[in-house]
Amino acid sequence: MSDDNKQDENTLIAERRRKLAALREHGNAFPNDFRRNSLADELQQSYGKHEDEHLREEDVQVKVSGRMMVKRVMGKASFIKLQDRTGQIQLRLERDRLPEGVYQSFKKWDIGDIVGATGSLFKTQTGELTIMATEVRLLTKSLRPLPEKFHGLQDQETRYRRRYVDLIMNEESRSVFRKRSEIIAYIRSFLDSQDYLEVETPMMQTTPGGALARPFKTHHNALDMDLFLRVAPELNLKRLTVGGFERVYEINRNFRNEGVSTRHNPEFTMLELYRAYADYEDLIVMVEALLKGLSQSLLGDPVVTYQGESYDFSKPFDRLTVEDAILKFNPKIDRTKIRDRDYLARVATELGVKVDDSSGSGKLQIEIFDQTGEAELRQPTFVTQYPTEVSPLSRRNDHDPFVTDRFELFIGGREIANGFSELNDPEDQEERFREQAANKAAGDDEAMFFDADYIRALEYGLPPTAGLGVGIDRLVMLITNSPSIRDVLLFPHMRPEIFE
RNA sequence: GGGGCGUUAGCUCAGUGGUAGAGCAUUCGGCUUUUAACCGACUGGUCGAAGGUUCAAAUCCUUCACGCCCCA
Repeated sequence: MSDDNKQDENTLIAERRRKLAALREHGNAFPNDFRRNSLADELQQSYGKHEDEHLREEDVQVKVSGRMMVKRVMGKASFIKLQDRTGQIQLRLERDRLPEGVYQSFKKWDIGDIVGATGSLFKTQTGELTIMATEVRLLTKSLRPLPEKFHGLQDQETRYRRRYVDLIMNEESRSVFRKRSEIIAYIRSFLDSQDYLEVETPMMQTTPGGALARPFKTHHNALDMDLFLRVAPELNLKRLTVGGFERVYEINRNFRNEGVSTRHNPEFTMLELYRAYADYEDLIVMVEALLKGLSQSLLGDPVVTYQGESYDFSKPFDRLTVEDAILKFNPKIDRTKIRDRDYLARVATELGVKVDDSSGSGKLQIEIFDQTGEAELRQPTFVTQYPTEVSPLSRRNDHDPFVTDRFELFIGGREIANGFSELNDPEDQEERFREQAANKAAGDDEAMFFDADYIRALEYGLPPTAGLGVGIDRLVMLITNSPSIRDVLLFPHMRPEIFE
């Protein structure tokens, strides 16, 4: 026994340890020679509708295994239920149909133990498909009691910290993570069918880039150098576009050294894709098609219901420029002064936003929008024309260089996606990096680093390209109707548990 | 960082100043078609931690830890 788990030892665990010790005395307590030939749900599908009489005539012999979730002992006969990855199946154990002594041993087994069994199918009086066991074996002794059978595991903290227990007990939780996997599989097939190439680029970078965010820092001992965990794969993916991979994507983790909340985890999963010879309008069309297909495929309906609100993904989404959004949610703002720095600074201050001396009118516009507009955008809405000042990697609009050809998609008051026509003018990019580096030097932790190699790559020529990022966790929240990002992360970030 | 709520048996939860409780689980006994099986008996607690108020604290106060929600 380690010191770590001594703390929560109790009489229930001690009892099970005694049972395990007894098992060890009678041979291998952890055998690995049982092989099943059937899964619970496959049996339900194949035989669930058969009559009892018919099943007995057929004499269907099956071998199953799983975790014992139900145990009802009635003297010389018992019912148990085993849970495997597909579901549950009931077994009937009768003393006189099992080898000598097996039934007596079984009575000592506990809910939570891993069991293998052989037998033939029949149906009980109430019509439940059941296996009449002729052999049962304890395959793994479980030392820790499971939560109470009816309420399951309710405690949020324990559900996150001991996800394995949550998964054993809560089908809804298992379902969320199966759906998460299906969502990602759908996105891959959607992109693969359009000839996108999936790639992997470094998590550890000497120069972090691709987003305005504070990075995590780490250190490589052998090389004695600091490294950063990536905040985005963007610059590497565009290097690949320069290299001729005209359609690339990556679904992987980003790391941002910021607060934790219902919508933020320090590491989160992002889809980023780049498509040469396309612009942000093409991406808007693509995002609409992706979400519609995803919803239809996963939910069987293009309408997603999230926390009591409905979003119809079969219709084109609303569109609004940043400036129109600001005016819509702040009717008192003077339209003619929407790019007036001093005016915006006053408005921002009135809204309680801390105004930085270095913030220009573009940055102030975004802060006002974040403060007043974002949460109000419930129905799917593309907000477009982001200020150049806050979009250092986006292509300027041909008619209005104050803004870029960029959008963000909001659903339910949350940012789900971000896309733009890429800035492929190396001299403009160099200028923007200089501004970012100056902001960083002035104390802005979220400003970008100057990435000289990225400029060099652009100097070889990045074709006209559009790029998109989609927050996978938030998308999974929407599709699975989960209120917190922690509900869609198997192991959400938590402060360490104290083992005394 | 600020505010609100929470932390009691392995689990789910009662208990707002006067002897720590229930159901499930465990243990023992009974029961050969159960469905949160049932019947009987028993067991199980540093009431998140530390300090304080009080004759007396799970309960009131302070600080801290962890979690949840909202705000920044």
